This record gives sequence, structure tokens and C-alpha cells, in this order.
Amino acid sequence: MAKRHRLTIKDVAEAVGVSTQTVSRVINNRPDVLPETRQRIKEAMERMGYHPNALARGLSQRHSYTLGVVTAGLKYIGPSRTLNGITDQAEQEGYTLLLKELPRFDTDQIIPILNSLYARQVDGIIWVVPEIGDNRAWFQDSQLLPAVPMMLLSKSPHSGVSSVFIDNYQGGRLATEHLLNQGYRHIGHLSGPLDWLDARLRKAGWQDALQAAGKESKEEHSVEGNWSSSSGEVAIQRLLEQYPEMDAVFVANDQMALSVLYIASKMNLRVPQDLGVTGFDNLPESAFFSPPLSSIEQDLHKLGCISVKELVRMVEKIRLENTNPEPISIVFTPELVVRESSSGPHR
Amino acid sequence: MAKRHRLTIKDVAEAVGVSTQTVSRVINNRPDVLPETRQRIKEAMERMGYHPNALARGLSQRHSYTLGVVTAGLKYIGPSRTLNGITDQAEQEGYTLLLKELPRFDTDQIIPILNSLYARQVDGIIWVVPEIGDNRAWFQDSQLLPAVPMMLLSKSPHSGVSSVFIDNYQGGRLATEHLLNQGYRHIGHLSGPLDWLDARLRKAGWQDALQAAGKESKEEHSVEGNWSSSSGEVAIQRLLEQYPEMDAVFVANDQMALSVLYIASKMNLRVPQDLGVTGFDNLPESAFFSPPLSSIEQDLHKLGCISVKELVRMVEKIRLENTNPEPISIVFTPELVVRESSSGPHR
DNA sequence: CTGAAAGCGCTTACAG
DNA sequence: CTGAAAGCGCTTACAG
Repeated sequence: MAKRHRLTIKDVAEAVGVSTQTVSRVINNRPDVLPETRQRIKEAMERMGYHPNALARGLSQRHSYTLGVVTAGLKYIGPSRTLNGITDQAEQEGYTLLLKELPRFDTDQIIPILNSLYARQVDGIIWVVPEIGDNRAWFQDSQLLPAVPMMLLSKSPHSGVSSVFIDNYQGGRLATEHLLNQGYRHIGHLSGPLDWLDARLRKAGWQDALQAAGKESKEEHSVEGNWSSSSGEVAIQRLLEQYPEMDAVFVANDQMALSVLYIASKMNLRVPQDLGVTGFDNLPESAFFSPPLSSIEQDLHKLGCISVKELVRMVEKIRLENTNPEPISIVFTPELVVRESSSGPHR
Repeated sequence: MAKRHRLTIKDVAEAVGVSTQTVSRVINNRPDVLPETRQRIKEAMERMGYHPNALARGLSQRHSYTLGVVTAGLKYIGPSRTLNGITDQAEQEGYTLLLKELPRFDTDQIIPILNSLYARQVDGIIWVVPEIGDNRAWFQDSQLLPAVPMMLLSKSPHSGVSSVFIDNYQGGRLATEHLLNQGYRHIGHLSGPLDWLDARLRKAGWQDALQAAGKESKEEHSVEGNWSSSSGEVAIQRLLEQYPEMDAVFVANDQMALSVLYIASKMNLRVPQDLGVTGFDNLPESAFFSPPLSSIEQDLHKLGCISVKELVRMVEKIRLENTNPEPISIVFTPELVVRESSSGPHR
């Protein structure tokens, strides 16, 4: 731990023999500084190892160059891949991130977390918390809504809030239509927890794809899991009992799909001949399951990037033009990745 | 986006009819305020929706209540699980996190990222970047070392820097000794990329365990992967060629171990009878591989928590006692989780 | 128990 | 092209 004197703009100004605001002009790359003066100041800053205090700067500029990121479930792969995109893009745009994680998905802790972000004068907020139950209810309370732009990373845009998201409904349709095209006839669904919006959307995609093909989706053709592999293990066994004619299943994520493969192998059900399987998320491991798993790929890294890019665009618009930008909404369609697990009932 | 006037301590003071520093005392929970006055001020703050500006506060206090977290490889599960622990504990301690991610593991981008943290007056830094190649070389440059305490989340503590880490060497020994105890005789190793310290430590554990059992570990008994499942697929095939007597393999992570199971199944090698397998990381999915995978569990969440707790302890010690605390070093031993993939050559 | 003054390290008009 | 003054929103001694 190096012992270092805390340098200020004043120290630099004195060393060079100019006033502090001339130094300030150089820091901020303003014109109107004699090139030679600018050069001398730059050299002095370099030599002395001076770095402007961002807190002081933020205080007088009323602009912190800071974005708040609120996540939940970082230990899952989805949120962290998104966060990966967010950090990449924020670095490029010259913004620093304040990271907050909700300890649970529901609504208790939201107010202190928001307040701590507001107190730190964030220029914008990215909301990377999945919509579960009524954990979006606070959006209705205009008292709580930020005075800065906010970007929502999932569907269900509420009035006035921008959003960027991946179309989970389309993902469900894609996966199910693919199974139909491969010649499977009786397609079940192993869903995520249905208090999650994403789980409901994927299920709705499955239902509508069946309906569009003139098939019915009965209640007993689907069973609910909680995203974990162990929940999938239980769920698939129940589904096989409830729906014995089932010859294919659309599973709402790859972790549960892994358990489906596991149980199938235990029960001597051949995948894909006796049971076609598609997952969702396209984990890097899924290509190495036995058999390799077909899945729905969502580009979460890109999602994170775009959300920062658009948010920064809004922030700068407010600062430069002083006008409130219109909320925007961007949708990406996920893509089907075909592997052996769904290659059809006949081989 | 709610339109809101930016309230200051002055507005509150005027509303209540006291001076600003009385309000300040209430904000900071100082004694020496008439209980009734305190109550009136609290009510006013609540009613007006006032929140102190953390930037102004940090500026005058010279204490930002902010920690910098530098990560790399967030898209992998390890760093995000650690980050999960860090966010949890930081919230509890009342500190906010600034998150930075290195775009690559090597050293280029380090200086601007450190400077941006210093500029924001972080009270401490947590370094969650794996040691690869010489990406720790900058530790030697005391010019670059932070003036605030730093916590290193891996082995190889450099002089004066505190560290908390999980003993990867012990993990390698545990895994290998387990295979020996199960009756396997010819134990190979599929390592991670050997410019990673963790990969070298796991390998050294394998070597020493063999040696302690009176066995030799030849060069051709081990092959290097790059942590990914696809690298594992190539590596295990090469290892089987190089070391045909091999009847068990310690794989340096679960993702590569998954490929080992995949290739074994393709080649009609039975696991665990013909080939025992242990992984490392204990992914939640690993219990559902075919067969379920034995692995080494590292409690990364706890690692993250402890690092924050100890760092905050150091920060507060400096603030209160104005003494530089001694650097500390804490080691955790990982644990073996036994499953079917290593249950022995005889069934 | 409470307040007037000075300061934290910058930037923003305003002069010249 | 450069500088003196005031201000950003707090807190820290110092008085009383």
C-alpha cells in the first residue's frame, strides 16, 4: 500500500504557474488553451501522477458519469452473461457502473437500493431483474421512479420506461415448431416457474405453436419446474406419467433439459428416437450433453451492450439538449440451434 | 421518469427552521441533538423525500463508502459466484460497489481501470482476476499500487497485499487421492491452461498425490485443455492415446469433465468401471451428468463474503485508528463431493 | 444542544 | 487565451 499525498488541481496549477481553471480546461479537453500551455500542463499532470477527483467533478457538474445496475440471481449464468455485455459497453462509453444485487427476487429490498443509487447521483439505471410475481409493482409508484432514465432488460414495458429484451415467446414457438417439423406428434412442455414472466412467455409460445399446427395443448401436457436440474428430474418423471403418448418435450432451460436426458437414459428411453428434446439458453456445455442438446440461443452479451448504448444516448441527450427523450423499446429474436437431441423420431 | 426538484440539506434546514449542520448531525446519527429536534428533522426528510448527496458527502468526508471490484471472465460461472458473495456482503456492510471488468486477462487495460477507481475515491479494492501469465507484474510497481487497502482473491500473495483464496493445490490432491483410494491404478490428468496459476496448482496436487503413493507422473500422463468443454473433447482423446493404461482421470474442471464423459460414452468406455473421473468446481449440473460426476466443491460465495468483510475491517481501521493494518492471508480448503463417476474399477 | 464560517476539489459563468 | 469569484452539497472544527 503506497503512501501518497492526495494531489489536487491546485497543486498542478501551482507547479505549472497557471490558474486552476486553466488546468480544468485541459482536463476537460476544452479549446481556448494555448497549445504550449496545454502541453506543459499535461506533462505536469503525468509527471506528478495527478488524477482528477471524480466526486468533486460530479458534484459541480451534476453529472456523475455513473450508471446504476440492479441485478438479481448473479449466480445464474443468464444475468452474468448480460452483465458481461454491460461492463464491456460501459467501459467503452466511459461510464462507471455501480452494481447492486437484490438478495431475493421479490420486492422488499428495492427501496433502500434505489435510494442508495439516487444518493450517488447515477445518470441512469439498468434494471436486470427478471419479472416475477408483482416485483414490478413499484413501477406504478411515481414517487419511487428515478428522475434519471431507466432501461428495463425484459419485456412488459411500463409506460414511460425504455426496454430492451429477447422475445421469449418467439423462442418457445421456435423450439416447438422445430419439434413438429421433425415429425414428433405429442409434444409436452417442462416449464419454468410460472410466476416468472419469461416462463409464462415460453409456455405461451409452446401452446400457440401447437394450436397453429391444429393440435391441442392440455393442462396435463405440461409440468412446472423451478429452473434447477433437480427440479427437472422430478418434473420429467411426472410429465411422462401424465402424458404417456409424449414423444418430444420442449424444456424451458438447458439445466432442466439435462435432467430429462439423465432420466431418459435411466429409463432406457432413447433420445431422440423415443423422446425428442429441446432446451433453452444454449449453455456452452449443451453441445456435450449425451446426446448433444438442441436449444434456443439468446445473445445476452449483445443485450447488455445495447442497453448501455441506448441508455447513454438518452443520458447525453438530456444533458446536451435538456429534453426528455422518448422511451424506446427494442426486441431481439432468439435463434434455434439444432443438435442431435431433436433429430426426429425416425432415424 | 418523474420530474423532481433536487433537494438539498438547505431545503430541509429551512423547512424545519434549523441550521444545516443540525440536519447533518441527524443524517449522521450524531448525538447532541435534542430528541424532539431530531424527530422533527427526520419527519421533514421523510416527508420531503430527501436523500443526502453521496458525492458531496464523500468529498468532504474523504471517505466514499465505495469499494472497487475488478473482475475478468464474468461470463464464466466462477467469477460470478464470487461476485454474488461480494455484493451480498457489501450491501450488509453499507458499502457500494464499483464494478470493472478487464476485457482480457492480460495486462494492457489495467492502468486506466485502476485510475478510474482511484479517481472515484474508492476506499478499497477487491481483485478478482485469476493470475495468468505475468498479469500480476504491475504489483511490483509501487507507483501503480493503490493508496487504499487491496484484497486479492487468489493465491500468490505479494508483499503487502492481503489475500483470501481457496487452496487449489489441496483440491488437486484430494481428487487424486480419492481416485487412488477407490482402487484406480493409472491416473491421468486433464489440466487447465498452464499459464493459469490455478491450473498449475491443481496439476501439482495431482503430481504430489501420485508421488506420495509411490507412483510416478510422467509428462505424457497429462494433457492441457483451456477449460472449455470443446477443448476437453480433443484433450481426452489425446490423453487416451498417450496413456492407454489409464483407468482414471482427474479433470481440472467440470466442463471439460463433461466432455470426458461424452467421449467415453462414444468410445464405449464405461464410467466408472473402465475409467474413473473426477472434476473440479462442482457445478449444479454435475450431479445430473451421466453418470453423476464426482467433483471438488469450492465455496466461492463465502470467499466473496469474507473478502469484503476483511477489506471493510481494514478500511475502518485506517479511518478510526489511522494506522495501516497488517496484510492478512486466509486460505480455505475445498471439499470433495463423491458421486458415481469415481466409484471404483470393480462394481 | 445549536449555529456561523471555512473547506472538500472541482466547474461554471463572467471579465478582460 | 487566461484568471478571480462564486458555487456544487455536504462536513469539520470552533464557538457559545
